[in-house]
Amino acid sequence: METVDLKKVASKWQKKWADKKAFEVKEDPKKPKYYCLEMFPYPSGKLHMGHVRNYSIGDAFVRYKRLKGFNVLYPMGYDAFGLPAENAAIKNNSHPEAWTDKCIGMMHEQQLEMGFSYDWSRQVGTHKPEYYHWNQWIFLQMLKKGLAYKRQSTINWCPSCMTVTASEEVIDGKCWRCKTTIELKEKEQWFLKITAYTEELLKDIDKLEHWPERVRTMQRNWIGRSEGTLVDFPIVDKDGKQGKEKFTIFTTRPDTLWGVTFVVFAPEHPKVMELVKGTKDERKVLEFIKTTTVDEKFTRSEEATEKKGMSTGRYAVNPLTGDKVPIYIANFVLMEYGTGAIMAVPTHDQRDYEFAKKYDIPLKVVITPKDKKLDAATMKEAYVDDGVLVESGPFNGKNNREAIPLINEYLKKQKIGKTTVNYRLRDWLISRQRYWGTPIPIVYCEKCGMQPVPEEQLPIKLPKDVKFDQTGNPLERSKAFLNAKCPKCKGNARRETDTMATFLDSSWYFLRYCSPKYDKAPFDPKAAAYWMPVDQYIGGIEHAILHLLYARFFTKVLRDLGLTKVDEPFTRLLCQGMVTLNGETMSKSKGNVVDPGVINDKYGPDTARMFILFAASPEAPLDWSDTGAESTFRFILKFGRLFDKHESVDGVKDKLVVSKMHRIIKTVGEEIEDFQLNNAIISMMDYVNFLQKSKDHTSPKVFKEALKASCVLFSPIIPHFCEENWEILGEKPFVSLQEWPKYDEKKIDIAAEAADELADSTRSDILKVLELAKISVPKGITLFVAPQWKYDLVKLVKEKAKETRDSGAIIKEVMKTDLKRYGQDIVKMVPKLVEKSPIVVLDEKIELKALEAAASDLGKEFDCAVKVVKASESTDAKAKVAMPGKCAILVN
RNA sequence: GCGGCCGUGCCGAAGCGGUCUAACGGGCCGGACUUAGGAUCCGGUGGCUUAGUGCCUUCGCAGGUUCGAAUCCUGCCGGCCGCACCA
Repeated sequence: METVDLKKVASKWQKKWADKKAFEVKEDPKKPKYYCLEMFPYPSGKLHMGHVRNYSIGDAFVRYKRLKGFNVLYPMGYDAFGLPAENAAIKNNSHPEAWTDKCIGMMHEQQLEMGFSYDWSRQVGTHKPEYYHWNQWIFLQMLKKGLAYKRQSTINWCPSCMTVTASEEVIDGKCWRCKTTIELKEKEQWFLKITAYTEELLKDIDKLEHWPERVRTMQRNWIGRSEGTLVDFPIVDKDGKQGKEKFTIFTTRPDTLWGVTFVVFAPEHPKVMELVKGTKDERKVLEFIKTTTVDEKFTRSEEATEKKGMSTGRYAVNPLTGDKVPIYIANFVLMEYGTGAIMAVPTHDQRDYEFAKKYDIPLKVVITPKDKKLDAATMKEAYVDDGVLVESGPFNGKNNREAIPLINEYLKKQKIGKTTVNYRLRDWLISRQRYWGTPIPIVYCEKCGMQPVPEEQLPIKLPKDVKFDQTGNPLERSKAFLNAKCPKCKGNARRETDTMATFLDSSWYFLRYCSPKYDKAPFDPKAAAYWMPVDQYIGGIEHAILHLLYARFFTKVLRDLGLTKVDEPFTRLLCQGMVTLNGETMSKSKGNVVDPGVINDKYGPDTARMFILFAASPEAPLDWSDTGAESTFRFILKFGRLFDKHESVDGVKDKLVVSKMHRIIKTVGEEIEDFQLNNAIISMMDYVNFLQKSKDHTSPKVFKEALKASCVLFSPIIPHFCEENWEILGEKPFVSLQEWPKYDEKKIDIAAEAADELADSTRSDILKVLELAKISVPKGITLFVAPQWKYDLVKLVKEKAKETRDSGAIIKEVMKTDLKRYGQDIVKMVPKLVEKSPIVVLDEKIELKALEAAASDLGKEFDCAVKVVKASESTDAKAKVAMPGKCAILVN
């Protein structure tokens, strides 16, 4: 047998698509637009299975949308800045740009080989000055609006590499590269004020109804809104009296305020120093602070870390009870959350309980269960459930939950506290002390201080004459880059050497695709108005939080700058599942990576794409299997055999083929629409197998229509081979740009088509029988129904079931007397069936004459509906097997 | 601890109230074609069976709702993922 070289077929069509610019698009107000986007890759140089899966899903969907008549924007680009390129440059003593461009070239090549239908004319690379120009521009707009600012912040500093280290690169407090212990340094850093949009970012999550629930939850958790109360605690003077000094704690449980027996500060809380200054505990406390904040900085927040603390020797006053409570510092209190100081209620918080037991701090019960009394002395753990307030002044006897608003009101009146909303979300630190990123457009003038670079001087380009043979940020060694003129006084100035975090590049790239060559703004607002929002975004779950949050933030900022009208960038989000091998994630270190290139060489891109879409639904994890790929390949060849020349014997199957075709047009469309790509493939397999079996008994004209449909329907999955077969059929290219065929609901159901005009009367026949039968098992009445009608029958019986509530048995009979059971032997079965079942579903293959004969042998005749049977029989006289009608009623 | 997800036949994986012994693919078994293998095609793949498409039993376990449950509800068991000293 002649084998088909699918790889060769693929490159043939890839070339044709490219030559004809088949997938390039422009704005067209007459057509509905569809914007489908995949998360652009970091150009590592090698496409892995995760990419292939991501793009195969997107491409199949996009091709479908295109066939459905949408003007589809489907772009691709490269998230090209970042550490790996710079590290590679250091390692090879080359330049990150050269390395990056090489990687992009390789990756692009592999994407082309997979046949993804991107509009390559819109390709972007974030490392190009034409792109990062607009990072700088956006930064300047944000600076103007106070959304970008600079402040002191702690950085991880590796004294050996002389560079800043990302926290992901700090392993156990040591530099991942040289194993030197990381130091903390205070440095001025640039921040973006994402917190200005906290409320909107949180609120709008509700609008994202087509996002996976878990992503929405993760975003909500990340923003971390919590409503609580700020309460002022006065400090007891060194001489033991309540002084004027106060501090504020944050709590979500003001109902437990009366049970406070100590308060705890974060070690780095500025108040701590003041408190212990000059006391006998000063040295001990300072030492503790150093241990927790410096030595244990990286291990401190690990779950296993022991909860440690110590008394400061000072006291605060519970503002509600006037009790003196000790002030502690402890490693588990975080300066970044709330106010950096908490109140502790050991009786009603498990962590406080453990801490109190460890340091022998007294307990006080303020909430009890309804029917029990709690004794602080004998408690074995904190009572964290709700209950009744006791020893809580004016609130005794109240339910603690219900009391919270009342207590807040009370605190407000007494001027000792107020309600507040606290968020976990912090401002976004974007400074990187690295070369391979967007330079921050700021200069520092000796006279005028910090000055933004005027917009017309943008882009500030990365200097090219930079060596990567030393550690540290090369920008600091580039004189050409460093020396600048002050835009204000024209005097000497020094350029900012920090670059922007790469997450910034990916926060608006989807807007750039709308007008990738536009040079007056980040993007053309008119183009964005046409294309945005992204209708479908596809990518890995690993970006569920940061990337998506930043992109949402940028969209809102750009909206407020008047550049776009959308509030949210991504309408629908799909997170594709992982690709595993034998259940394990593929990784270089495990050495179990399956290279898509190898599969591609062996079986061609269609096979890889189809297998990956077939083996699991898009969101489920996918286990790679070589035998699976092999059998997918064989199936594709089988599909190809449909197009071999052959002679048909007769057209007996025409009707069936047409019916099947209409059905498949409907189901495959629905399945792709729903991202059930695996099911769409199953439907196609079923269709192909069916056509293969029917080909000898289908007239050429009908069969060709069926084949044409198969090419269009299958083209989203295996586009190259469908193009090839389309050509074999003698059709003009491209199948990829055809129209998705229309289906006719009536043609799906052969019986319905055959006896269309009789439908109503048949329906009434069934009803008549059901009426006669009164839904209970009738004696002497048998209803014969064609299988296609079973659904309608079930529907009817269901309707009846609502009224009578006892039709379970009859439905069961309908189901059980299914055609499959009786097959050809139905005639023999007639006497039995009449005996047992009020309703019998007939096979298509039943010979009606025989059936009639069998019935008459029994001394029964067909009632009215016999006509129906005959009518449909006559429509297909040639058929060896008679087409059944709707129903036949046998009456005694 | 909080939040989300999932347990289906030998395996992967559909189904998400009645067309369910449960799609599709793999594997395995058998048959046809072949000198043989491969490929291709056909059939089988829960149990019992007087062999009649007859009976019974299965979708993690146990209950419940329903005329009817793999599908809905509750509880339990088992697995996965995200967040988390968050006050």
